[in-house]
Amino acid sequence: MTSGTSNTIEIDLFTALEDKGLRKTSARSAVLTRIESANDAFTAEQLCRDLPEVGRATVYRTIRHLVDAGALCKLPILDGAPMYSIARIEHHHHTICSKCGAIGEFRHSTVERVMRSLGKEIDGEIVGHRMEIFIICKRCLSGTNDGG
Amino acid sequence: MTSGTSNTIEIDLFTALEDKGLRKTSARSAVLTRIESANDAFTAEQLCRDLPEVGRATVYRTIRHLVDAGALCKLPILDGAPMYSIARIEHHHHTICSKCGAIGEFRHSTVERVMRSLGKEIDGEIVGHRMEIFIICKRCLSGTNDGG
DNA sequence: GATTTATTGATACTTGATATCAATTATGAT
DNA sequence: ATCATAATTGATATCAAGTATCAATAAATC
Ligand SMILES: [Zn+2]
Ligand SMILES: [Zn+2]
Ligand SMILES: [Zn+2]
Ligand SMILES: [Zn+2]
Repeated sequence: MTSGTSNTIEIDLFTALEDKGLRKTSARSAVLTRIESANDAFTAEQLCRDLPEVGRATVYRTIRHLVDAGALCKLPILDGAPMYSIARIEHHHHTICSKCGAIGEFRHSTVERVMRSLGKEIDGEIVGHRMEIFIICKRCLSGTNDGG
Repeated sequence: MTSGTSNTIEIDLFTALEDKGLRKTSARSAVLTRIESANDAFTAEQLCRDLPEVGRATVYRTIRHLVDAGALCKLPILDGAPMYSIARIEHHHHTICSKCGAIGEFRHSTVERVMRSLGKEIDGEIVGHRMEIFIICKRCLSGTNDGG
């Protein structure tokens, strides 16, 4: 992705907060910049460790705002803290590497079509769904994953 | 399901522990009986509250054993403690009522066929998947849900 | 019933996350 | 630029879910 500077993306997250009527502060900027600069899913605690100059409360609050605004996906991890990733695609699902925990995104129209068709079989009114594919990622398969 | 007494089902959970070479104790019996008697998904803390005579550690340990043995499903709840339900169906997915949190189960062969066909599109080796349908359940739709 | 080994549960602790609230900072008006 | 106002911050306390410890207890086997 080379269209525009790294600022171009950053503005998306700022805009998400702006649209909620939230002020632009240096603490929030630090959080957003950190999220943008690493192009990977993360936990709240990872952000806290990476941003010791920002208070935990602010880190957690900012994440909540972004999830709330739809700018971040919150992904439940069965035996650990939830992970967050930038919501670049409107509606999508995630792959999770069972070895290293790496998160990927995918969209699949057939999946969505089937989910929509599920209404007849389900008792009640469908309001949404969630789906994760567990994989062994390429890096882990090829043994080139150092864990970093 | 009227085949057999309520004991008949209970034996399934006992067998799951037995097969793991675990002893049959009164504390474990209390936990298994509680799980069987209420035919609903539950959290670990709910069990602890319902079984004050059993230590928390034992409750948590027993649940872990059962999940381990495949006798219980552990269902991640995005903003709360995971819920557990008896795994009566081999492979299946869950419905979650967004209003009251009620958990249901379903199987759908088309869903499974599509999931299997997803391999081509996904980077890496698929080892499993998870899926939840969010609904408003009938009780909540009809307004007969008192929250109990 | 004695021996061996698994289990129990009170307690302390860990982790993830939120509540409090005085001090600070952003924003808008003058 | 200064001020007034309201939002934000972050140290701290607290909460919640869950695990580790380990002496006391209870199963299973002989
Ligand atoms: Zn991996
Ligand atoms: Zn979807
Ligand atoms: Zn409901
Ligand atoms: Zn499935």
